[in-house]
Amino acid sequence: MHISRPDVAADHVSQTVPLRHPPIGRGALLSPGLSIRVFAKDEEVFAEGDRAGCIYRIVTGAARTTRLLSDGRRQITAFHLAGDIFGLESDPEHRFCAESLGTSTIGTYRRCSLDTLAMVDGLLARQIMKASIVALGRAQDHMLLLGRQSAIEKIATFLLDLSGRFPNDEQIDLPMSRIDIADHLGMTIATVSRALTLLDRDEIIAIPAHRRSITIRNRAALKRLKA
Amino acid sequence: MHISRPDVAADHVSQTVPLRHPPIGRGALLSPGLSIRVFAKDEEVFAEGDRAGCIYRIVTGAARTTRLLSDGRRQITAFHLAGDIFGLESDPEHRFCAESLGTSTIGTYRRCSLDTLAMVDGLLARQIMKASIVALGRAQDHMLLLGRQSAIEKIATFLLDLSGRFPNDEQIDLPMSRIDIADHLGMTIATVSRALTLLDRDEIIAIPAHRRSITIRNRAALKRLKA
DNA sequence: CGTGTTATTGACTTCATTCAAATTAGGTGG
DNA sequence: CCACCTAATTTGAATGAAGTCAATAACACG
Repeated sequence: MHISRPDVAADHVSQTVPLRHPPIGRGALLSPGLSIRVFAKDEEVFAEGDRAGCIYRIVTGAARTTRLLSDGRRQITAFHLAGDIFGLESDPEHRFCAESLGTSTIGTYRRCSLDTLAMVDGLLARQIMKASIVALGRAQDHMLLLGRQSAIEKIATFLLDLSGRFPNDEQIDLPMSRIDIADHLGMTIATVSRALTLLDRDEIIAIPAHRRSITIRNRAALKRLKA
Repeated sequence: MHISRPDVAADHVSQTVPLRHPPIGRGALLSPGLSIRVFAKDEEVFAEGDRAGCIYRIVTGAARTTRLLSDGRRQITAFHLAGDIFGLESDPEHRFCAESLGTSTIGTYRRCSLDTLAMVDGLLARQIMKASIVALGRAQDHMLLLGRQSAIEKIATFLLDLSGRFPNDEQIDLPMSRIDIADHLGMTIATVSRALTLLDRDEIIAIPAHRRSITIRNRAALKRLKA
């Protein structure tokens, strides 16, 4: 079984920016106790073992949350895009880590211990509840993918899912590397690459030269593959 | 890829029993709007597409929640044992189904729409919040298992996990069939059986004649295998 | 225009699956 | 109590999908 963990290049220094005005649009919710920070590519938002108690929200960019096996095998349990909330934990310590995918800005809401949450702020509590239940539903879908779908089906499902979460439907600008995709879908980069090449050859998707975006050319065919 | 869905034998009629006195012990929580029902083996607690809005709690026995692919491939996203809460949904309709494993008694809490929850009852809301976050953590662990562990590691992890959730630590009375185990761990019954046989031969576990319970003989070895 | 990183592709291997048969357990009726 | 039946589980042999290892190709960046 393979080991894949990209070396974390946390060389860029990130800044903490106290928030004056609540963010605009979807970000306008969840205001009390917020601070926004810029994270560099692959920088840790929080690590396994860190004290939990904050929750995080992507303002711009994207992040991954990761579970690790002792020998380094990695499962990316979710990718988080703009607007997504993550970081919820049942334990006082984080049992998974979160890292920024590219450069991203992420809001942090402090002092959100589970016990005090519901009392402090009804709106906040309901949003977090909603977020955790949505996350649970996604996790269940993903278990089905991991446990029961073939390589090509996994890729088809992944692309459809991502395209639904991006504003522009047919062009997907991948914020993550092939390794990240592999570790999210429970496969290897070789198999990911082969599956993408296959879809490209069958003119179901188009992969431009720089390999970091994908265009869906035949959504119906992709849905058929998804099973 | 295989298809495995046991035919549901819902021949036994189950009864709805209005609750006079709150259940004892851990079941004493979450009282308002509760009714308890007895479910027969393989009987549906709720089906995919049913209107969501109730939550459920195992009083005795066990249940499984299941996601299905269009061709019948099945992923059991979780087994629920006595005390466990399940049935939470982000959508107004259930996107997964739940079935009783053996004969079980399950409490149902009605009219629990997500929006009203937090307001109606602070204690109830916090319990549900807690349950959903615990479920999310379990789901993340399970994604790691499904995506990155080998057959023998999956079985070792599964047995350790189950033994931790049962009162008696070394003897596990399996409430589920091999098919259920396979569909939970993302493998086939043949592979499940082979892995168990292997552990039995190596004297790490003992499988008695009736095959429905397992004794852990060497917990340390099991933990080593878990990786 | 080299250099390092990321992605693709090829050849071979392996682990889990498939298909099938054998075995065992448990329930039913004589 | 035992023979029979059915369903569940185990086991065997062959296949196949994805993995491993390794080489090549394509970018991105200074």
